[in-house]
Amino acid sequence: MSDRLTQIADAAVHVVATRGMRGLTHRAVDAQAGLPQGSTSAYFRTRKALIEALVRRLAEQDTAEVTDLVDVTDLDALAKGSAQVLDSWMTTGRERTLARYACLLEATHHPELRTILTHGAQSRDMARTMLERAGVPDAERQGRTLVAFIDGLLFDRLVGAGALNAPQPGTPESITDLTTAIRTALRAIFGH
Amino acid sequence: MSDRLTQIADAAVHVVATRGMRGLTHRAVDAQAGLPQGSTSAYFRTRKALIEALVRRLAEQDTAEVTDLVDVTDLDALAKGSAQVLDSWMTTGRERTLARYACLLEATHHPELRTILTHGAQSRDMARTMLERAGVPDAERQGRTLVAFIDGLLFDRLVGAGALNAPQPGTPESITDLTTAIRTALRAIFGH
DNA sequence: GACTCCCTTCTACACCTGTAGAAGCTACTC
DNA sequence: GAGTAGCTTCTACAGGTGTAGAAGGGAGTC
Repeated sequence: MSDRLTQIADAAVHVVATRGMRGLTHRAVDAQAGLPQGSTSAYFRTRKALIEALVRRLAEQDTAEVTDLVDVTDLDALAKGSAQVLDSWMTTGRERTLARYACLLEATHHPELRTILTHGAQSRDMARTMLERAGVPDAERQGRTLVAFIDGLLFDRLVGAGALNAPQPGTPESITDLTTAIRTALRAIFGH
Repeated sequence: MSDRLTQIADAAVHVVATRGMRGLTHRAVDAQAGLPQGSTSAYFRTRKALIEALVRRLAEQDTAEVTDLVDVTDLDALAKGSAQVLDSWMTTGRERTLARYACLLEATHHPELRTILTHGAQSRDMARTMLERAGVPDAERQGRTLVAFIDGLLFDRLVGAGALNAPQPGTPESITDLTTAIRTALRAIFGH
């Protein structure tokens, strides 16, 4: 992806995160990217193309973020590591996460955006692998359940009621809080 | 709420669910409600007022849906009951659920919509009560975690990857699938 | 230098949206 | 029947938005 294109896609992510899908207009992206009016429109003639670029950008950044928390023997460490990742998605990665949720919702009525549904495929694969190694039966399904649980935590903290109740993301308290919650989820699946 | 107002609010819910927040325009709601152009605009002069009405309507219908699944002694039954509720939110209540997600996301950058964050307050209260009765320590927080997990399942199935993988909502398979997943969550919290 | 190609910027325009106010209608009061 | 209050429908309009195409500019080739 050329520089300009990435620049525009990133600006689009920012716009969607801060103003919602409704705020995503060619001119808003121009302004956000600090480019002259018409630039976004020139690169992505249609709005659909712009959204697709944005979705691709999100997916791209996702896969770039490869984590390796695969030590099944120490579930406490695993919980802590996951909590840190989750917390980063609520702080430095906040906009990306919000934009992703917006796109996921959009994909509900725009099937061509379904690529974004591969989001978390990595996490799911990792979960499955771990569970298999640990000899948990029905690892595939259990892995998906685990990821759904943990995603539920993220959604709650970021856009749900947890945004009011839970500790401020980025703080040690937040990490601790997330760690215990994730540890609970792991206990559910692994049984200990 | 008068008839017309409810009619408009309901149409607005449908529009948001099917076309997203971006599709929510006065005229679209008119069309959806089968009312002459200008009606929605007359009742809700500003778009903000319309959204607020829509959020209120969602909250209203939520509280109308009082469930009583409070038999802590039988976690299997509890799981099954919850699964049925969850499944109904993905079938008959699908649009409402989607509209709620859209509004939650909107509330992220529009604090005045935060009322919607009280969504699930009932579920959380119920969870807390149950956990207290069962003698689980830190019932408040654990309850919130439990609800976040279960909401995660819902989100996954409805707008996440589960929309592709999980069994078709409304089928017995879906209920079974949800039941085991919820049972897992309960096991995590209750320890058995 | 003239030409060409490609990237970038500008301009145009039909259509959509939010919002306001005027006009019309209905039912009820005197 | 005249009047009136309140709901409902229509119309207007300023601005925003999606999209297309024209204009500009700068590097590379002959």
